[in-house]
Amino acid sequence: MTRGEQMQADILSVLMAQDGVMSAYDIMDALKGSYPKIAPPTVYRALSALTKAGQVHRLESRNGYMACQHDHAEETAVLSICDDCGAVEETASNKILDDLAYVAKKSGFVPSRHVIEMIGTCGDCASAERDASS
Amino acid sequence: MTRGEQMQADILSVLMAQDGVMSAYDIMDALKGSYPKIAPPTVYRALSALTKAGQVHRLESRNGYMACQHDHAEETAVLSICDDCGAVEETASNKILDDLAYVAKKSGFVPSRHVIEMIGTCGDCASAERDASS
DNA sequence: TTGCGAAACGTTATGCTATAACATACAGAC
DNA sequence: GTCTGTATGTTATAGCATAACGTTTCGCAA
Ligand SMILES: [Zn+2]
Ligand SMILES: [Zn+2]
Ligand SMILES: [Zn+2]
Ligand SMILES: [Zn+2]
Repeated sequence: MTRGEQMQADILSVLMAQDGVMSAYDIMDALKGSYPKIAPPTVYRALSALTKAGQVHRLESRNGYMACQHDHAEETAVLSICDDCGAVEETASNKILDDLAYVAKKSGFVPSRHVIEMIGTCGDCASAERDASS
Repeated sequence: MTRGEQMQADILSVLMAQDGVMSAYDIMDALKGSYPKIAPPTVYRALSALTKAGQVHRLESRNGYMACQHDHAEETAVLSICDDCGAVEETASNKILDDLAYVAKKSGFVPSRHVIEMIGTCGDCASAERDASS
């Protein structure tokens, strides 16, 4: 395992130990134990590699990162982000990909990457709210 | 027209005079003529109101803003962002909204906002590239 | 017309996110 | 052991966004 792979594996395990979103600086703090001198560029470089490899997703609406939950082959996932608890659920949807491909084709757009995020309240928090207000 | 509406109208016209994405600081610079003492909070407050009203869209993958091209009733749009020229095309797609609603329903997620962005090369830039390489 | 109060703007300061540019250290090939 | 490419460390800075509080504006009511 090269140095690069080691750093990426460490970051991935930090992310997997967390249910929700982490910022790059959160990750950096979590790595301060094993890498006392770690600095932002190192984290961003590793995140960039992990993201390109599909093992980590960047949440554009949050400037945050999460471990992929799926080993999915397609690059694209639907990310449902809970505003209350921060949990993220990842869903694959070929239907949406097809629809987007159709939209792109109509105007000659050639997509290289998709961002599909839903922001709202997860099922758990939604039912907790219902219970509280009943 | 109240002060707030004036500021929002000015920001909107700055955005509409631009084909592509602008950062909040770009907008602020463009307003320095009419508002010499303008500062970030003012711009962000107005952008927040405009975004809520659906007249401006925030491009999450770019930390940027654009004027809505559609007067669309639905809150949600598909934004196709060209990496080469910065142009953004806005498309409405009820099909995608339905698909997302289905995804959400399956897990009890209650969405309040959607982010749907395609990053890639627009039709114009794509054909320009083809011409150049032929 | 004057005074009040809400809303919006200005000011100051700061925090978070991300990258540029260059130096150093590491690991594997030879 | 040296060479060499790659990754990390270091320093600095750019870019995005908001907190907290003071000041201005302006409609409205007395
Ligand atoms: Zn995934
Ligand atoms: Zn939740
Ligand atoms: Zn729109
Ligand atoms: Zn283009």
